[in-house]
Amino acid sequence: MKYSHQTRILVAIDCIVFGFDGEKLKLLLIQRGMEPEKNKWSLMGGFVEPDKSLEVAANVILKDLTGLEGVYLEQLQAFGGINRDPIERTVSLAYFALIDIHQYEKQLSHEHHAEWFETSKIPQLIFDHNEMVEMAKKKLRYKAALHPILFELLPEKFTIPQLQSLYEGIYDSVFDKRNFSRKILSTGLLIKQGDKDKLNSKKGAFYYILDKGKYNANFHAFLNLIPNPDHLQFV
Amino acid sequence: MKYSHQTRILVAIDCIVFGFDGEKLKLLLIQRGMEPEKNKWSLMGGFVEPDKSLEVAANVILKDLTGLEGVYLEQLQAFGGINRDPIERTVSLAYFALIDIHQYEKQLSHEHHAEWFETSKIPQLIFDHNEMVEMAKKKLRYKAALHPILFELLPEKFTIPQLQSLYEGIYDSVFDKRNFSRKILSTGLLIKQGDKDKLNSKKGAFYYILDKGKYNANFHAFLNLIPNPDHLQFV
DNA sequence: ACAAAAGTGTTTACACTACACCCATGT
DNA sequence: ACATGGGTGTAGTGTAAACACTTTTGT
Repeated sequence: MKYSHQTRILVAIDCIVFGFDGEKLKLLLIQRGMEPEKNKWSLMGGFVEPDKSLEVAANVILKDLTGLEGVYLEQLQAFGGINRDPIERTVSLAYFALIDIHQYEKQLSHEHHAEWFETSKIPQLIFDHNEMVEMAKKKLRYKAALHPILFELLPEKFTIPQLQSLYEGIYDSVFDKRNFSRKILSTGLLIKQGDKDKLNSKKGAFYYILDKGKYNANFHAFLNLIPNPDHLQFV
Repeated sequence: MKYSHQTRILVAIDCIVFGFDGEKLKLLLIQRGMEPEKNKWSLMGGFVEPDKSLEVAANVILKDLTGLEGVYLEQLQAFGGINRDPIERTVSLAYFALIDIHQYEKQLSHEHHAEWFETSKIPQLIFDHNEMVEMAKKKLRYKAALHPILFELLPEKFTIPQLQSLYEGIYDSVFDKRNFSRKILSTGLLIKQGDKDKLNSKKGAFYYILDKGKYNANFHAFLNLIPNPDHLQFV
């Protein structure tokens, strides 16, 4: 039994993958493999197949096009303008992912010419993908101001100066390091390690790891992670 | 030209309509007009037609089933489990709406047996609609803690005690009225009127209206609208 | 006169900000 | 020895919470 007289529509998923390499926030793009707009830069996209839930479809598309697996993936928004794909009406569900670039460096397949772009230097993308990326950037900034989501972008062991430079990159601001470290440590989410990262300074900075239990338990609590949030542009 | 070898899928929209009648937060439901599950309680839903964008489709569906037009409507989430509709695979985009029940009382059509239910007494709904409602309630609580969204549920003129009882209903809590009124007034969003509402008390409470300009300009700023947000359960 | 809800002010604790110096180490 | 980035403390300010009494008016 089926619903008769109803029009079925193509349903696609597009993944916006943010990565951090210790220096800058970057965006993963591939060269589109099919017409139209073949070889133009594009998000990782594909169609939802009948036997796959949205979650599964999103993970499979990401895996197939980039090799990435087991990363943080969250639904962003449905995009459904009538002519967003010139070939045929397609409703696209945008997802965004957060990864530590170095950790997934080996897993990342270059079969589809996946490349990292600085988020401030994103080329023209196909369809409405630039709009999706802008929305994802805003959502990331919004969410990161309240929840400790940016840890998804860091390696297991990281230093507070690394963390701060991540926040500073995302908000394109400079924060006071004394206040920043006090605020971050006061969340109780970080566990200090005995060893230091000596790559970025002579003195070396202590490594920290995330307290996974507290992270999961407190993820939805409101934290005040950035100074003067009202002065920043989010949405 | 079309994408060949791809499966097209039914795309539906389901609208979660919250309303406030001055006393309680309520949810609008209708009795489903078609098989399967005919006559069971359901959200307002329909299929996305090929010539309608998602925004348009959501508004049309809401209008057709309830008569409501021009209300606050926001995309919530895509639901895409394989068997969420037993008849045929359907991806549903959930939207939620906020209205003042009295203001739309006359506009509300009862053609489809639309009825208001207290949000704490929601019957069993078809498919995954109960899950959608739960998510919408959480999102509303989350968003209302940070942004002045609840004004969408109030009439043009309202009193601070009314506003407080709305917040108290949504968070199932009791707030200190001195702190509440100070906090709300300090947002600068309210304009005091000369007249009073004398229905709910002998002394009467001054009416306020929303400063629309400031409301639109400040909507995305972070406001601290409820006490001790960290102690409340959101998500 | 009394009941019922509106309205208002103060004190206290905590959180955020601004700000400057010492520390450890590699060169 | 010096340059570089890491790490820490304090004072001042502002914001949020706890708390109780007076006002108005309908009955």
